[in-house]
Amino acid sequence: MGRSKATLKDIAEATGFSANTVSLALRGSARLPEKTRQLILKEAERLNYSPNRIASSLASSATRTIGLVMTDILNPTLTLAAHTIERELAKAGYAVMFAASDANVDNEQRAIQQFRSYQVDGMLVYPADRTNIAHIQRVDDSGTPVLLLVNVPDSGLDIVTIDDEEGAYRAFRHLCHAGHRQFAMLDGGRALGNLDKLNGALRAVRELGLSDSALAVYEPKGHAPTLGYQMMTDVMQAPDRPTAVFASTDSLAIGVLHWCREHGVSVPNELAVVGYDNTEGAPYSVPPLSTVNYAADEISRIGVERMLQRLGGSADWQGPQTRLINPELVIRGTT
Amino acid sequence: MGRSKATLKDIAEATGFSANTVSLALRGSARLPEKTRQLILKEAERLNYSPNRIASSLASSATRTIGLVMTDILNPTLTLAAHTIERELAKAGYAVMFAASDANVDNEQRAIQQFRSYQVDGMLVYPADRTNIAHIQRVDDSGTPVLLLVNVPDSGLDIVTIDDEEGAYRAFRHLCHAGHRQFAMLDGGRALGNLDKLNGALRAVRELGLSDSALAVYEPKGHAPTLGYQMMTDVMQAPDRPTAVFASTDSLAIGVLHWCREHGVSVPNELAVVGYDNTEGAPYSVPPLSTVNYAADEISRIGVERMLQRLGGSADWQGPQTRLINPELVIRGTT
DNA sequence: TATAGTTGTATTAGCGATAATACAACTGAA
DNA sequence: TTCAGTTGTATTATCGCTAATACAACTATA
Repeated sequence: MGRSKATLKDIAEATGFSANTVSLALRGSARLPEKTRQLILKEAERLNYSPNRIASSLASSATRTIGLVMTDILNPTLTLAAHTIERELAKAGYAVMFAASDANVDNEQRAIQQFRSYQVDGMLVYPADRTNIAHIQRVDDSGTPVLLLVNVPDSGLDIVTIDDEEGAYRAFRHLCHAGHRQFAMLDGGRALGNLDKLNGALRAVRELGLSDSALAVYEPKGHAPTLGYQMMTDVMQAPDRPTAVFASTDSLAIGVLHWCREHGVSVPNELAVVGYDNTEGAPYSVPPLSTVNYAADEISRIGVERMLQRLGGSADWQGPQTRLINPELVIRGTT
Repeated sequence: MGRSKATLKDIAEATGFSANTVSLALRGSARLPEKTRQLILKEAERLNYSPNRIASSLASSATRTIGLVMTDILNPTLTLAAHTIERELAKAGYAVMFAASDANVDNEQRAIQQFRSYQVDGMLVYPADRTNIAHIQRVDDSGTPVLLLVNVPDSGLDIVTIDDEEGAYRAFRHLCHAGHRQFAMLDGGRALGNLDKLNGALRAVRELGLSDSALAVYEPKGHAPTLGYQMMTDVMQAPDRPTAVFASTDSLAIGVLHWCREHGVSVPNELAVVGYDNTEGAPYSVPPLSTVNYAADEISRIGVERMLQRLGGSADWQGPQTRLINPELVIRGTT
């Protein structure tokens, strides 16, 4: 053991071929006869050869690596997306580098800079702040394809994401049909320029002929259950106490349910609750959480597919497009 | 835009210095006067220069990249570990590449091979199967430092992990003190060579003077709540129906609690339940889950620290060590 | 003032692969 | 037969950077 790593040159010397021939053999060139290839392959195996992708990348100026910038890996929905993205890209022979911005633009910029310096072939990004994406656009402009996994209209970038406006709309329409007329919305994403859910909510409320004041909006700083829990004291002390609350993530909703349990507020009778994301735990909350299904696996798959098309120079990729997936409402026991 | 990337040479030409001088300036060499450095730095900025780490890695034969192999990114505990590891390594200027083996040795081998080819400076790994780690040991032998985040005695590798034997012991001791005498254990890790929790459980049971048959062991294939739920029909139909169940992850325990709720089994009166991991959701289950705290952040921090010591050639790293962190029992409402 | 050390910068040689080109030895069609 | 085309392999030139070495011009010391 302890022997230093074998290189193409080592195989070349051992077999008598040139380094280039060895390289060709390992990459399966059609110009080499089967016999030669086998001979080289065998020697490579014997030497426990592992190709040096660093050298290969430098020479070919392609790393077959994609950078994924997320706001928060701990969010189960994003974790699922990351997982699916990794699997899908691996199938195509691409590796993934991850970075978390924690919804902070400086961190995001640093991560992107790092990816640039690692020469990733492309980037998938959940932007930290939709109103501040110039630095992301610059990456795409400078020749590294970028795909956004969040909807930023007129960004000029390729987009694949869930239609959050529609998702929130469906949730609120559902609440409206159930007779609710006074709503609270816990939305941590609003401060970061994500107005889709708010707009969807307002659309539903207005369709009912209600004024916007029927919807009170609260902004927890994050998605942890604790934040949902804490916010509830404000929510329930409001002069127009709501009969339904919409939380922008399931985690927040879990905190809301916990508050209700502790304060003897019966769900869904006294208060209806709807979450967002449909995470693994949603069916197991008490009562089981009604929520909007965020099809992370689906957008991941489509997003990766588009990125690969673009990287492969496929004719199917015809410039930046916005692809919005309609989310479904999952009705369980909290409404 | 669209201009191709600036290189050291471009800066050299623009400033009149040699490429090497530019490289030195950017890396902050002490031999260059401040004036020269500033001049070069300014030009680099003007050209929007981004160092090519691929080229740098090739020349310096160090990538400042660490590979992290996990069994399952979707497991919240591992997600937290991944997150902490990324943060800690980033502080030291290292990037992380992730891979998930899904507890499958072939996948693991493929991931390791990929990391090898990316020339990572070191690897952190949650092995897929503790009884099958020869390929991991080979990596360390061949000169790439490996640190295990799981306890594999006599592996000859550096190890930092939670003492699962002690964790399970504490959970069972707690149950024993509460008067329980017949136990069920749901443990998905056993098939993969993880006997620590089982041993801890048996130690507690034996201390009480009970025979091993007081503990019935079940093996769900994974950690999803559904699996815990499904397994409960078997558990509760056993001739010696248990009064306490220990689940090897909180997720399984959540499924167990759901089963109890649906089948009118009162927790903790009729059945006590203990989970493992203390995930974010544990305090919000109904009843709030008693569980063993898996200090993912702590082992991540220590693990990274040791890896960095080793990579830096620090005298503090004195050969492979096994560092076991004692987990704490968190008693909530299910016991 | 001779000698040695320091300072600021340049030159040269890789790192391990790929890409482009070259070319000898065949093969086949005109 | 002849010339073009194929086949199998070698040569050479990068890729963008770092590391080792070189060296002229100073500065300090004896």
